[in-house]
Amino acid sequence: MRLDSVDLHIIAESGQCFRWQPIAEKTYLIHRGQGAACFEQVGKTELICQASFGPLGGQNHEASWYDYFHGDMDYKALRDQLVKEDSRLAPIIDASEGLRILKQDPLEMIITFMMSANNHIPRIKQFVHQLSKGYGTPVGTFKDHTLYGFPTLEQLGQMTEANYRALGAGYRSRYFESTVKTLIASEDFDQWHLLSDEDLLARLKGLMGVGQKVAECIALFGYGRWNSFPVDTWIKRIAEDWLPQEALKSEKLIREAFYQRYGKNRGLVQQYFFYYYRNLGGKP
DNA sequence: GTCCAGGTGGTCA
DNA sequence: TGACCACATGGA
Repeated sequence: MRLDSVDLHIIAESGQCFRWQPIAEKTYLIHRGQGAACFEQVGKTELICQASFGPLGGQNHEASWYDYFHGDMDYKALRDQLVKEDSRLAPIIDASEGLRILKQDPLEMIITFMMSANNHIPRIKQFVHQLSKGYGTPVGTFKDHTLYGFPTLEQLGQMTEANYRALGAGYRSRYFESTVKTLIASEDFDQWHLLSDEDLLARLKGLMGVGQKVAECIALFGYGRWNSFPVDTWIKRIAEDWLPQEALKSEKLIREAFYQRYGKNRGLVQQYFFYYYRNLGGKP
């Protein structure tokens, strides 16, 4: 698969995916909803698919994984446009070349980012791995690794609050049980991708354990809504150096200021910020 | 022991 | 609405 620019390591460390596992140099085992694959990066633009499993393992798997990586996006044009909007972004964007936003499974994003609230990334990864291993369906094996699909809504519906607690979900356990029930009862959950940005966020925020920030993460990574701009602890810190003093008074003001500052692809800016400051130790 | 983590729900003014 | 606070858990 050829992409205009891709760096698997940067994507893996960008805090959007929690079921990527490095198994060799520039090679990752990638779980995605009910599917999984092994990709090796060659150069800066090519991914070799060593194996593909699950519903995506059939004849259309290439197109489906291409879609997962938003292969149709012209990142050079996106980066140029963002620097044009704000030249101060240039060094941050340059340092993150190969970062891409993934199009992930909505249900997996809901559960994963509910778990992310007031939590550490390594613990989030551990939780989703154990959840998939314990309650998902095995989809194949690759080099001694058994691959698991993320639990379906039906499988999650079989779980109790105690099951989540045993996986280390802590006080969030009752939120999971509640939200899964809500989704099962909603009947139109599989149509949410058709909703307007505003309606989608409203539906997401109606779920127990999903507030503004988590809803925007789900919209960005699960529904391809690149105009989302999740304000987390990192963005709050970064804001101190990027926004005027009067915009720092509340989370709401910070979000509104960034919304105004950047356009329809502000979600990508947010990812560049997150990666640059968290992983490269960039000082705001 | 204390602080923190890709925050949210509940309460009270 | 907005300002607090409690919340499970485990690593630094």
